[in-house]
Amino acid sequence: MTDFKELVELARKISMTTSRNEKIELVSSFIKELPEDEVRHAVLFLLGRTLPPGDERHLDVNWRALLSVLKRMTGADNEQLFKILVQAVDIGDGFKKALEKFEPKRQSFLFEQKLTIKEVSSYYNKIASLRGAKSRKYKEDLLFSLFSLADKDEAEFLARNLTGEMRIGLHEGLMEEAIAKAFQIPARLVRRAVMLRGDISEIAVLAKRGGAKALESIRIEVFRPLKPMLATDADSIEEVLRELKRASFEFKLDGIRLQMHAKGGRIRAFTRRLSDVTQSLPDIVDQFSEIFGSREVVADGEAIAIDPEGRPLPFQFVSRRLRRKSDIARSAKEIPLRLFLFDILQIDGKMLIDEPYFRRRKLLEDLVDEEWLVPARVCESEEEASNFLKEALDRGHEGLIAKKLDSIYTPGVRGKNWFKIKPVLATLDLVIVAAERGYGRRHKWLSDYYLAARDEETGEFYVVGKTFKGLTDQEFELMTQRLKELAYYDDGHLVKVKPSIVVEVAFNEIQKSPKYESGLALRFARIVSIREDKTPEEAETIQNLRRIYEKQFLHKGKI
DNA sequence: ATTGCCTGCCC
DNA sequence: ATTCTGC
DNA sequence: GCAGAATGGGCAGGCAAT
Repeated sequence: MTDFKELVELARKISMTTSRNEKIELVSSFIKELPEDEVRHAVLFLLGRTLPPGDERHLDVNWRALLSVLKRMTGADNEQLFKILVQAVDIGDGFKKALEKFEPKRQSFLFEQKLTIKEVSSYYNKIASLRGAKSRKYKEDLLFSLFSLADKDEAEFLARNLTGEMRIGLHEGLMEEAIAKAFQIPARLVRRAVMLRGDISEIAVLAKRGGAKALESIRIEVFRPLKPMLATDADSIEEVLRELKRASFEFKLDGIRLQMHAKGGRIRAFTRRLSDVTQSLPDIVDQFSEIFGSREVVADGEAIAIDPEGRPLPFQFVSRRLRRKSDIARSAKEIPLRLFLFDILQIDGKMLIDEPYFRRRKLLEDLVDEEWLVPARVCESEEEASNFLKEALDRGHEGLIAKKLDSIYTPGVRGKNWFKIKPVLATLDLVIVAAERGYGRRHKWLSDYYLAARDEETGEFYVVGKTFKGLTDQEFELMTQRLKELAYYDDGHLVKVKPSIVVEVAFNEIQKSPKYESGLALRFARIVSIREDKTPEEAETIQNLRRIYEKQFLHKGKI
């Protein structure tokens, strides 16, 4: 049984060095010595996770729950804790500082106990298993008792772990190398195994138990999802063609990425983060069954909502279908989804991810009726591809994905084989009316800005979104100073300012907002420039935003 | 029974 | 999701 | 060039408070 303290100490050492090799060495020598049944937890914890992927439960513990435990331990009131936390760099730092400042109350135990790795895991398990009335309270009771067993450093680690914010500069890539080193396995073999399984903690155990041999025998298993392959952003078709010369361009649909698995008549649907959403999507299951019957297959695609004319509905609608547990049938009728496939990873036991894209696509076209496929076209001229992009946009889709014809399917990798191309939309000049203090590396700045549009009738400003994106560190520094001068309210976290600074904001879509008084919200807002030349009176009006919102339905469906 | 808050997870 | 930054 | 950090809107579910 390894003390939890040792893992905490390891994390401290990892965070102290910026050398990747040193980090790898530290982790590798640690997990090499660890008993087999502790390896999995150690790997998960170091990566900021609690339960292994595939465990459909979750802790339901985050900031708020931690705060209430901290309150219980310190006896401090909200104001005192707020003061400490608002000045802290992050939650781990805040926890540590609060525990240093107030002598913490602890649950007393019959016997002197030391926290072990397994024990922490068992606490997480218990917390994840609690459901029903008063479960929140019981979860907090368990957290209280867990934190009672922890010293300040362990508490800091736990707080970071529970919020998934380890900040020790150890990512999965380094962990793979550490596993490789610890058990003397080629790193590419470890990487490959992680790709096929989508769970590094399981690979660590297999590596320890069976070495290279165990990893070599790993295959795609139906009903165990792989991480989906991802696309890199591209600015233009030209940029993509310069890189690839010739590529397959596919419509980029604005829906939900689904990895479909089927075998023996059973069908499952997994999301991008590998959660099983089959229950809420009976129509998608029916479609997949229609497409493949009872064949064994793993395929990749996107589900979107469509109106009776076949036009795509805004993402907001699709989103209503996901994870729904009540009224599934009614909801499926109101917002019918449709599956569009674009890749096939396995069929009848034959793994296809190492086949080049064009072969996988060809196979898919041979197997599946065109109506189920994402439209695709191979282009080598900019004109050709631009026309295809225009067609995608005219039909209400988001843009294109360009794919290298001879590329293999690399699960979980965002590489230079797939590119996403989204058109640049007109920007809006909006006014900053408030800001929030940042967190972590931005904790000294005001880094999250409330963006408002003017009502041309009343002259009032209405918030239509927030953003923290687009400024450089240097600009944050300057903006923070300017905003502080304009402040008329400051509680240490939220700062309200006189409307004065105008920023040019890019966005992808205007959505209906249940949250903002304006009734509208920007999707993916980011600042592209600071409009020193504009006054708030010259900023965008809420009336115009409404017009833009309506215009979106020229191409998109409505229900 | 309704509303509000938190969490996790889609994008 | 998007952006900037550090390695 | 890649991964991580910081954080957006909005959805459903599930519990707590009213």
